[in-house]
Amino acid sequence: MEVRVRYAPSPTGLQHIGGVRTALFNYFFAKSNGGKFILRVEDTDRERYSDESLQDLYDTLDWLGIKWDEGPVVGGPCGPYIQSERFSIYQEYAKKLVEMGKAYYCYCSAERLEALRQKQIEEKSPVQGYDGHCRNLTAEQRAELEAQGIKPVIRLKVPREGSTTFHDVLMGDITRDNKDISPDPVLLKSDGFPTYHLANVIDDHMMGITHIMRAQEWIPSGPLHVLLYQAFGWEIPTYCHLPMVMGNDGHKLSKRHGSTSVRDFRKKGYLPEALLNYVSLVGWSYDGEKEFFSREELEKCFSLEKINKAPGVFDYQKLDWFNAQYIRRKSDSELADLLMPYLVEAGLLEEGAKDRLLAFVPGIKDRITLLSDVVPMASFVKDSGEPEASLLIPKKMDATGTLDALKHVYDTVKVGLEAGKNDEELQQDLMDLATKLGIKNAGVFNPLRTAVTGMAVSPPPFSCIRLLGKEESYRRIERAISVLEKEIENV
RNA sequence: GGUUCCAUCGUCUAGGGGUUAGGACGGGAGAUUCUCAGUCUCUAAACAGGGGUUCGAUUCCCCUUGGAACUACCA
Repeated sequence: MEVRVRYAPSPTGLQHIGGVRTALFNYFFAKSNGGKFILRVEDTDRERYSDESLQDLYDTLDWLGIKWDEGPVVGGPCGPYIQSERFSIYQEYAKKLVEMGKAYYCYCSAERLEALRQKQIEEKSPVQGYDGHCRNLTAEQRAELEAQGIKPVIRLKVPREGSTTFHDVLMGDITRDNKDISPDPVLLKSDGFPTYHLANVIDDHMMGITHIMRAQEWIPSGPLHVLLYQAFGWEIPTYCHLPMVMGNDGHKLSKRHGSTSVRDFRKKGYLPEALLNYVSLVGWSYDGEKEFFSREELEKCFSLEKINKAPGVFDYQKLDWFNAQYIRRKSDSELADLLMPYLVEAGLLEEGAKDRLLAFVPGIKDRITLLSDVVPMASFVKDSGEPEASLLIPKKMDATGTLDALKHVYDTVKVGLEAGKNDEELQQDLMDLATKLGIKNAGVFNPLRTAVTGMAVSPPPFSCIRLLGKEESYRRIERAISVLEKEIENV
């Protein structure tokens, strides 16, 4: 039988790490089994729905390179794949359940329900949830309530006796006494839209979903869903509840732990391959040794058996490490293209200046963890004015010695640059110069660095000169020389 | 409160009746270097506790403890 799995998010917020992890595991499971990955939009909560969230869903999956076989935009044989467009289907099936005597209309007000809940919490009642108030309404009572214009909801009749068991690939059998299952949950809301439970079960069945892979937070509603499948007389899919993704305090990952939306990570300059690689390793491993996986590799080697049962803490530091690793694997040209938008946005570079950026890239490739790290490193492009003499003079050197060194450096650099030498050759020239002058390498490199960038810490001087351009670099070195000359005069 | 799930270094994990319990991030030390990074080498660091089963348990079973999730006309 063909494997058919789905990722079924609700567009009520930006895609976050936890959701993406679920999407990835479903996708990789489908691909590694030659099955289909289906995307379904569960937009039955009209209160919290937003177009932005829906767009963010598409953008996120695109960015990660995850293509869905069936779903919105691409269509498929089981459409529509957006639940709000399946409105009438849920109505029909909910009514069918009522006709079969497995569900009933409920007219209770939100106020009554709220009061009930408060009371249960205060009393620390072992039973929490609906009290079945409308379970046995007579036709007359119903007619009267209808006449008052009350829009009813439809609730499932959950058996009070017995227990319900479902099998989970990872967890084994999970059993719950029926009395502990959410008592008579709402299936169809008063606005006519289904709740998650109803829509989810109907769609998974109608779309031929074979495996339900979702986070462990859904375990408690497993028995309820099984009850629903049984009520309809449908086959129960295979369950696989994924370990949750936690923050460093051991609680479900959320905004208070830091960025969690993929959009944030993307904006900060994380690479999709790094995020995908790292997220795939939270709750899953291959052999405990190999840890670099491309999307294509994961599409082949992902397997359910290697999923961990215990929840995993999302480690921002390890993600950073992965990102730095992936940045280093980029070609200079690719990286330059990736970096350009950050520099343009910061007003440090013009769109067309890729050549200059390309020459700067080798100097920063090993120094950045996030793409956005390039901004502070290239900030010297904006002239911060005449540098302080003290900044120009290296430790254990004086103004006179520094001036002498910088003049020689200037000549050497200018000659080399005009002769078209590369960074390695220029570097060698300066090292030779230091030897000739009888000073340490730092004595030539540091004055050059501070003269050109105005910073004590910077990428290699020649990389900076490439980014800045020859003429501006010469101007800054000349300026530094005059600063030193003035300094000597004043003493 | 009730229900369910979970438990190997700080973190992600490998392993599995007999191992020096392996790897990675992070930490520490050293080397390299023009600053900062990076890179390389070395290093500290774990089977939650108690009972069983067994010749032998970190591994299998039970209990305890700890943690988490759920408990909506949200998903």
